[in-house]
Amino acid sequence: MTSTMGARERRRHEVTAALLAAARRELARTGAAGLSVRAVARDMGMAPSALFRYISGRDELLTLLIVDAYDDLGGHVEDIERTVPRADLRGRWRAIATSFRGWSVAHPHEYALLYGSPVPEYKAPAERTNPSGTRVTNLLAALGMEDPIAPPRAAIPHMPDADELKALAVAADVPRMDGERLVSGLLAWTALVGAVSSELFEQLGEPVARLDTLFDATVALGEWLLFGEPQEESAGSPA
Amino acid sequence: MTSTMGARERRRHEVTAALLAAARRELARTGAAGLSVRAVARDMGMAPSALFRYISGRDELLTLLIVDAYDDLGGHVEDIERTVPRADLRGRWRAIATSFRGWSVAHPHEYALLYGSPVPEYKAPAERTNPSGTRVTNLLAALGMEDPIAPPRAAIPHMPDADELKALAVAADVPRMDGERLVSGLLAWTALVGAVSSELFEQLGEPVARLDTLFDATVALGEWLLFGEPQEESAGSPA
DNA sequence: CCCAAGTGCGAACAGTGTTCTTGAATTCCT
DNA sequence: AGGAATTCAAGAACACTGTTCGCACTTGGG
Repeated sequence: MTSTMGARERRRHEVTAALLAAARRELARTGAAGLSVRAVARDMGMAPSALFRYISGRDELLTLLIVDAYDDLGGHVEDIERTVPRADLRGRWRAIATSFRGWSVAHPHEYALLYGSPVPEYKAPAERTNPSGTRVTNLLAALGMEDPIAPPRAAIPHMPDADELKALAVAADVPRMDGERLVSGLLAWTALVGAVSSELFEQLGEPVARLDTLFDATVALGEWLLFGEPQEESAGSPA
Repeated sequence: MTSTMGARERRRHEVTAALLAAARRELARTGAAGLSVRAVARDMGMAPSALFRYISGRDELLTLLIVDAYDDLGGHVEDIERTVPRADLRGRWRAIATSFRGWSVAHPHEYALLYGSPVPEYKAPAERTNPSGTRVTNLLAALGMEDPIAPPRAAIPHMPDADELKALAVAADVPRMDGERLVSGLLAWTALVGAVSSELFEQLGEPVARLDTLFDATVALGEWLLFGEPQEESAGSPA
């Protein structure tokens, strides 16, 4: 970062970067639970004990990988979401959802690390993972903040009443959003995570080709949850 | 099983049962990734090598635990679902969803084993896990087969059209169910899994008290997906 | 120039899954 | 009943893991 950097310091940055790169390779190969410090050391041609000059242990390596994966995912989704015109709220949602799924199927082990079972004996430090971990949900929140549209969805019977939703809203740290909008966003989000998890973790016995249309249905459901019935606009083919 | 069982055979059954019990304890304590054959052996006062007379290795131990957990969960949900009158389809769905969540929060490590990230280097043999793993989804499928109600849900815009849903239906091995019903059930199911996973794996920063109302919303969404608007019946308090 | 800091390495410890051998206990057969 | 065959539990061993420690060595700053 600083332009004046001693050779020593620069080398340290290089080694740190190589370490993280090797760890990423190892994670993509064997997954989080099978991640081995010694394998990382082998991959970069160093003794295992040498790595402990750069990381405090396996836990910090996991933390590094988590924020790295969160940032990779967040950047990917942000890049694609930025593509669609700001006024097209439904398109922005679809871009978020599909790019989220796209990154996930391309990086299944990273997805499992972020949204799958937590690694036992390890608790991610929230102060380090939070900024990167909320990037994609922040996109969703920004979508929910947009004023013009977003009709509330009272069409669903047996929904928790307005008071409870209000309590949900104040509990969350999104004070400017009312309960109906917040619960819509949360439902769309958890449905999205559930669809991707079910697909990647292979809880569905169906052939893969049909998973696409099932995911399309999930996206449509989320869109309806967020924005309701479309209001008399162009009805082109949504492909 | 057979009434005439030699002492040797009986002892083998006892040891096998004790082994599975110890493995369950260990799983509940440390989770699947932290499960240790040696710890199980210690717990039952045996040498680690002795266990290999009863299991072929760590993988079979995992398989045993998986079908055991699936059966425990399936039995729990079935028992509660049986409670509500058969004609009350919406109540049956709600019973399935809430009991599914109830078991999951009571057995987080088992839930992670079943619906979380798959253990690396391990692939569950479908012929052994399938019968137990489909018990709760079978309950859902039975709900979808019921004739009287179940209006299709074309209200959601941008849904995949009928042809694609038909293809989804014939791809699944549920031939008697049409595409609309099948996709409704699948959406309700993946949304349910997503809600429970997000809650248990702590992807939501909200306080725990509000998770209840968020889950209520998920249940309501699933109910609407499966059965649509209620048709002029008793409007008692749904608590 | 020289000393202190930073760096890499090898050995070592405790733990893991798994295999093999060895010896004892039990069952089976005649 | 006695000998043979099978089953069982245990111990030692191997290859692997995360981690610590002490020892050498390079390097940068006063």
